[in-house]
Amino acid sequence: MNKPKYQVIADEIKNKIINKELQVGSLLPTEKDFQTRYGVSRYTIRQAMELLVVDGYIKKRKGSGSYVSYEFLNSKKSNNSKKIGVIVTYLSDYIFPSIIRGLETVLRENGYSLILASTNNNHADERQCLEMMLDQGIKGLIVEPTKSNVYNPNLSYYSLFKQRDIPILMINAQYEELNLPYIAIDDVKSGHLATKYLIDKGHEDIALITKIDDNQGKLRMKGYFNAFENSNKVFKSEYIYTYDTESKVTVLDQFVEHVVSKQIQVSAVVCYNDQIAYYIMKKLTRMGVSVPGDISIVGEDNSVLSKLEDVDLTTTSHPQELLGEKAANWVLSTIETGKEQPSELLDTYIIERSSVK
Amino acid sequence: MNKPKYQVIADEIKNKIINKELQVGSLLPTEKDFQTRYGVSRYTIRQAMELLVVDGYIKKRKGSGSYVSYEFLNSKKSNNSKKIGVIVTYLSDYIFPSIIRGLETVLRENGYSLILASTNNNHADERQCLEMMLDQGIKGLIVEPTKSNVYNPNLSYYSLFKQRDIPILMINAQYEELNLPYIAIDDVKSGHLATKYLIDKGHEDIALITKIDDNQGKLRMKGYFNAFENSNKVFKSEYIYTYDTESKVTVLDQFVEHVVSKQIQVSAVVCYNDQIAYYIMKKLTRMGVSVPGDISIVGEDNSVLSKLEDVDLTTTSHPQELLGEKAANWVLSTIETGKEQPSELLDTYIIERSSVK
DNA sequence: TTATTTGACATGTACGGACAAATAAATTAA
DNA sequence: TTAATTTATTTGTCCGTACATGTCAAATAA
Repeated sequence: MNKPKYQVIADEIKNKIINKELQVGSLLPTEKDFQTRYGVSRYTIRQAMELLVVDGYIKKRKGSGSYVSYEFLNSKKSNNSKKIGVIVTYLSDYIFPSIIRGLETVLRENGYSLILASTNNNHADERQCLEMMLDQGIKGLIVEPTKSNVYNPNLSYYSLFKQRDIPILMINAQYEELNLPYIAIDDVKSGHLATKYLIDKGHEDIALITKIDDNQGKLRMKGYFNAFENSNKVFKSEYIYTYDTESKVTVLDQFVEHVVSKQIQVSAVVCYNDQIAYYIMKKLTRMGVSVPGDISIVGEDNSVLSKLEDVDLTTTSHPQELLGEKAANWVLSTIETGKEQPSELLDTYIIERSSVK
Repeated sequence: MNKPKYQVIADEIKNKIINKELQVGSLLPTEKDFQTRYGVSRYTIRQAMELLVVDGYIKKRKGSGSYVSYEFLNSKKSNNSKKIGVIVTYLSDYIFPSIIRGLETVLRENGYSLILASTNNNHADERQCLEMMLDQGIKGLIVEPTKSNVYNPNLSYYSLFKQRDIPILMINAQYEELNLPYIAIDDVKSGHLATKYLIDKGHEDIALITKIDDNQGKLRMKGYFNAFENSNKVFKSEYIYTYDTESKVTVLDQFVEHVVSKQIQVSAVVCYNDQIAYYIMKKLTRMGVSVPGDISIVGEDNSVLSKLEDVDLTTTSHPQELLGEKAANWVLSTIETGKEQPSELLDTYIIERSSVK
């Protein structure tokens, strides 16, 4: 697990190059400088720099110094094979298998290969993925953002792709800082529909559980707000539970406990997605709370999970495989025409099942 | 024009490799040996060997030693990027997402990219996949066979990989004609356990629905036979339903109809996998046949599907993600050592749920 | 017999020092 | 002013040492 010092140092310098803190062609600090800066021996610094030399990031000139290489800009491996990179957060869970299936079908039909990588929703892995994609000389990139609503330290990597005229498409969510094209479900509408459905069924005390470290969670929350506004009702802020990847289980368990102990008096809950809804439904029923008898639950995304429990989950639709196909086609036509195709917001509707009273 | 010592030493070793004085795959002298032989410091030796490593002549293994690499033989290392190809039948369905997840994790950790393609269980697509993989210059290939029990017109492609010393690993099943290494679940045991479980519960008239165009189906059928043999019972051949990819739905519907119309009098059925079991269970219950009241059902593979219906399916275990990890490690160590690692049969056990009386 | 532990041995990481060779800037000589 | 020379700086080569960490087989314990 512990990376060696030279690796850490190499990564740090590499980062500075990618972030343009060190300009192409400019002189790097000397080995001696680095030694004192990092408090290591010269040998360690030389090992670190050697890595960068091999990867083509820097060039060394005996007697003169080390320079940021021009080469790293132009794809050194002018590999003309047709490859599209795909980066998602979770590979096996939830709706991604279907999306990937859609992607693969279209790409293979058009003679492109699919290079797949997953970030497990953490930035370190995301960076690893992006570096790999750069290395592979891909022709296009499709990304499901990692923690799209918090500061992302890898943004400079994305600009690197742009510089090289490699089209990038975001799916599901987007990094607001970057203004990249996207294809996603209409999350505001999804949140709106889920909430409106409950309001229409006569519910007034409706809780919301949403994810706050990604953009989708924010948008779906917006839909929740809108639904209340449009029907001239008010929501109570103590009914809103927000979580991030790390606090997920804690928050969910907290919600369940609040319901069981009647600390909050809600008759329904809108869940960020089916996974959350599934978890909540399972916990509640095991603790003697009946669904939809005591509490109604609505999920979002129409994943397989929505039919896993005894009570089928009412949810919003998500054209998973189609989204994959559309994303693949977007990249292919952007490559072909050289013009960035427009973003697209996919429609969604409510799917009535039996988890709402 | 004084060459540095490490350069001289590297050249000398390289020569010996090219002249076959050092056999491919053999262990090189240790660094210490070289030190005394050339009368230089360990650092100099390491520099020399590092050159050979970068050029692909040798591989070093921490704790073990340095070996003459297989790679330097073939591939003019036109493309030195580390890529592993993965071909499966179905991407989004069933147990594959988990397997792929296991693969991706290990590959990315080791700096390899994963190129993914799916055959949809037909030979034309499989061929497309194989051609693409050849084109990409992959370093290793992991394949889930397509229709492993019928003649495969693409076998010559697999020999092509072998010729190029690109290791191939089969997962789940194998092409018997090719004698390729594999990592798979113990299908005979799986079929055996599923059947034995029913026999132990007192069932005598046990049907079998199995797939006949792939190897797994044949092996699981063998397990079914064995279970009867071991308990000194006999099975009736009219209780065995076999299908292939094309006739699947017809055969399944036929079985359901036979049960409903009491054309066959069985108290239980062993299904090739959970997908079949799920389909059968759904059809039967909708036609008024109770599970497990009127008929008991056992699946195999412990997929998500096993918990989709009202009645949870009794099934056999399948370590999906672990299989992916094992497959990835197999390929990586085969590449590294140049020696084909042994095949492996993974264990399975019965998972009791509620679909058996 | 079969796991488990141990220890010798391999490469990996890291430190220190020394001098060589190339470079570039400062200095000196033409 | 220009050319040659010196000098300080920077990277390149090389040495010795120490400990970390992974591997593999032999010894030990179950």
